[in-house]
Formats: sequence, C-alpha cells, structure tokens
Amino acid sequence: MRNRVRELRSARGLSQGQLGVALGVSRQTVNAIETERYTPSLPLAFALGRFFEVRIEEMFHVDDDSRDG
Amino acid sequence: MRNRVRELRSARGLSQGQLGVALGVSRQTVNAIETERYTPSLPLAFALGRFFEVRIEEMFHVDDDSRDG
DNA sequence: AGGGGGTGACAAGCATGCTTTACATGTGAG
DNA sequence: CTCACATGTAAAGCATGCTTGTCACCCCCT
Repeated sequence: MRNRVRELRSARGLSQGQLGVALGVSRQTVNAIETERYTPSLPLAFALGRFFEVRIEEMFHVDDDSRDG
Repeated sequence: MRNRVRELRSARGLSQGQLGVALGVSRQTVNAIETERYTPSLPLAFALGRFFEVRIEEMFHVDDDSRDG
C-alpha cells in the first residue's frame, strides 16, 4: 500500500517517534508504514487521516499488489 | 467500528454472499463486518469504498471504543 | 572520543482479520 | 413437508498488524 505519510509528517517537522506518540502507536509502526513494510489497520488509517486532516484515499492508494485492490 | 455496509448492500439488492464474491472475501467476512464483530482491514475498506462508490469516512466511523479513534 | 537525535531493520510474542467448515434459524415456493 | 436461499454464529488455523527490545548507521555537537 503506497502512502504519503512521510511526506505529510516531514511537512510538519515531526519525527517518526513524535508522530507515533500523537497517534498512540510505536515509532517502529510509523517507520514500517512509511517504508511500506506493512499496511496499517483501518483504525490507524483513520487516526492518520484525522491527524493530518486528509482523507484516507488521499493518503493511501493501492499498489496493484493486493487482492483486495 | 460502526458502518453502513448493510445499508449500502441492501440498497443494491445484493446478498452478503454476492457482495463477498464481488469483494473477493467470504460471506462470513461480510456478515462479521455488518454485525460489527470486527473491523475490516484497510485494503478491504478500500475495496468496499470502490465498490459502493463512497468514501471510507462516509462508510465507517469510529465508535469511541478504540484507542486509535 | 563520546553522546544525542533520527532513521532502518529484525525477532519474538500477542491481538485481530479472514478462511473453511459446520450448524441453526427464518422465509417463500413447490 | 421439503427445498432453496439468506442470515447469524462458532471453532480452528493461517496471515498480518503492532508491541517491546535490540542493533546498526548517519549526522551534528562537544
């Protein structure tokens, strides 16, 4: 799942750790999402969308590598 | 995670099984989402949004029962 | 030389999404 | 009554999200 989390985070001058605290997840989770080692859960995607004030579909897009599209 | 999947599905006259086929998941998965026994993954939420042509935030909303909001 | 912040990654372990299989209920048609 | 279909739920098992802990590399500062 491609995403713009790093872009949105660094535009706000935050570290991965700071974003993790703001979202209630670990630094490693933020890192893994940014490096696309895994796809966040729907609740975490909502938390990201709320935090950055963007729609989920603006932040994530399917990369043609998943059966769910 | 509250959702409008049942509403959107029945408005289109589809069974849970038919929706499952359209989404590439099992009938039980559709049922469990509609009865809110669990929250779908982000890829499945995307598939639902595409199928029903609604934004994810229009279809799901957090129910104050999750730390991720 | 040493310390600090930021990042990338891996491992073990627990929680949850999703599958198949299976059983129960209700409804409408023959 | 029997059949078909839609729905609700449960259990076992596999896949994945997320945690803590740890190691490594970079850059900057002292």
